[in-house]
Amino acid sequence: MFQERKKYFEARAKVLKAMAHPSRLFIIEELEKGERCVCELTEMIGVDVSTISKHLSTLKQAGIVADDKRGNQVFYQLRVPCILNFFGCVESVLELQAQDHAAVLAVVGK
Amino acid sequence: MFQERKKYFEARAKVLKAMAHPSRLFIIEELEKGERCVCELTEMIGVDVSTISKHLSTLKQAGIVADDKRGNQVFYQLRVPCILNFFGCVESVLELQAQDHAAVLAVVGK
DNA sequence: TAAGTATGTGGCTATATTGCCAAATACACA
DNA sequence: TGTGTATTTGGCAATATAGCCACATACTTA
Repeated sequence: MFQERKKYFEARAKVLKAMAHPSRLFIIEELEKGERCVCELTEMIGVDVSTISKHLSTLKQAGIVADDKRGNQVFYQLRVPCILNFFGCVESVLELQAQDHAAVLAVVGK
Repeated sequence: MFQERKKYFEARAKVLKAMAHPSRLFIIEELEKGERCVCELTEMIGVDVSTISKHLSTLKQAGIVADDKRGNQVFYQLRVPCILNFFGCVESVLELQAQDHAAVLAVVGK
């Protein structure tokens, strides 16, 4: 039931896992607007360049972004535009969470 | 640029992280068909019940599933139907990966 | 070639995740 | 109440992840 399709689920999980980090989500959202070099992303996120480089490597390995070396710098771009659609759904989950939270507060009488 | 919206990205990442596991993806796909009890999912996946229970707890905490205790057993169901759409996109990523792989093999001359 | 800038990699520590077992809890039914 | 079934929780060991620093590499330009 699961074992036969295990490989499939592992492959899908790997892609989702690559997205499941705040900085990497930011990178994805930023790349939707257009390509960005490592230095730009580093500047925007505000952590060590090496950390950003590793995040980009993770995204690249998952097939989500592609890199293009031009001169001194490396530009990254989204390979999969549909990634956009993800956010709408994640948003619905977050809205439900907010509703739950509100409901709890109501019960507590706050 | 990132710091101001950090909370947003963290919340989104949490939802994606909850999905980013082979067994949990299987559970989601299975729940699309209808509610399932813990024992059914355990049977299908083939790992310890306690492990499945924790996976379900993860999904519940992320707001992805809801539980309904009836008699002896607990039934889980999807709260967010749109989760379906995710898979289509993840699939495109995997297809690109496959193309890459084929391209590499072609270069190597296999 | 030398110096400077942009990226990537190796290594380390702190922290998180996974999955098992054992034990606790909840419910059904005799 | 006692027994069996379903589920959750606590604890543990193995493994993975994140982010920093230091260093290596690649390219540009003087």
